[in-house]
Amino acid sequence: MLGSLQTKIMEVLWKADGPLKPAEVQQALGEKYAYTTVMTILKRLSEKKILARKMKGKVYLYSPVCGKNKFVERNLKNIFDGLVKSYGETAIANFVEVVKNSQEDMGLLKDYLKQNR
Amino acid sequence: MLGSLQTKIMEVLWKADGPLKPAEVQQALGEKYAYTTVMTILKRLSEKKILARKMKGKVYLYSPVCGKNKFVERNLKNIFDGLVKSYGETAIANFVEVVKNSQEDMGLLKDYLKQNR
DNA sequence: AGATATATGCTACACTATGTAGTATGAATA
DNA sequence: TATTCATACTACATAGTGTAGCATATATCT
Repeated sequence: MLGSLQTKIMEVLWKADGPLKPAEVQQALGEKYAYTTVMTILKRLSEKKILARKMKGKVYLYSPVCGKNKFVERNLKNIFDGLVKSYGETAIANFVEVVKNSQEDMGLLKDYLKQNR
Repeated sequence: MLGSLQTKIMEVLWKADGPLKPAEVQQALGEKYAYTTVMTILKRLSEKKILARKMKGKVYLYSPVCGKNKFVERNLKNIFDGLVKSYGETAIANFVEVVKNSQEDMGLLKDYLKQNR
């Protein structure tokens, strides 16, 4: 859903204490991207309502609309919901197939299932 | 992963008895798309190794490289694997959250889990 | 104060994926 | 033989993402 650079930038914003300006985000990324590149991604993320931006003086400050957990959960639910709706039992079977590869994940799945009895 | 028209066309090919030529696919879609549109999608799917094509006389015949079940399962596993690898427990928890919405799905999940004890 | 450097936001370009169809060509038919 | 028709190639439009150029406004230095 998010591109690779978009993800990197979101990580920076999620870890930050408050709203950041583009230059701060660029710096946090290790100066590996042109300032304008960072700018563009920030603007697009705000257009998609994933970031909020407010003009402070003459600079836009960006901050996440919701925390990383919330964001990830919302996306995971969307994806899972779509897959279960589309593929039903097949989706469930293959999810178990994947989880089965790890004993630890298997344990977690069973636990979550117990809680929802 | 596949676009909407791509999906429709794959459904036609999966239901077909053998390799089809573009005109037959077009017809199966109800003549709602230009012949050339169908052609393009078929060619692209074969470039992506999802369809095989072989020249028969002067027409390309297209057929799925693998059955729908195999295809869907491979894709589901890829997606689930990526999500579990990336988000671990969070992925598992949210999958349960989604399945929880349907009593029937819940039953299926428990059954599949029992089989893998 | 005037000239130069710097930071910033807008805009533009490149690439990929997808949906859509025009066009030229070669075979079949009247 | 002339004409129609099916087909493969190519082209165009749109959307998403990564990349950066450019013009402008601010700060700095002499």
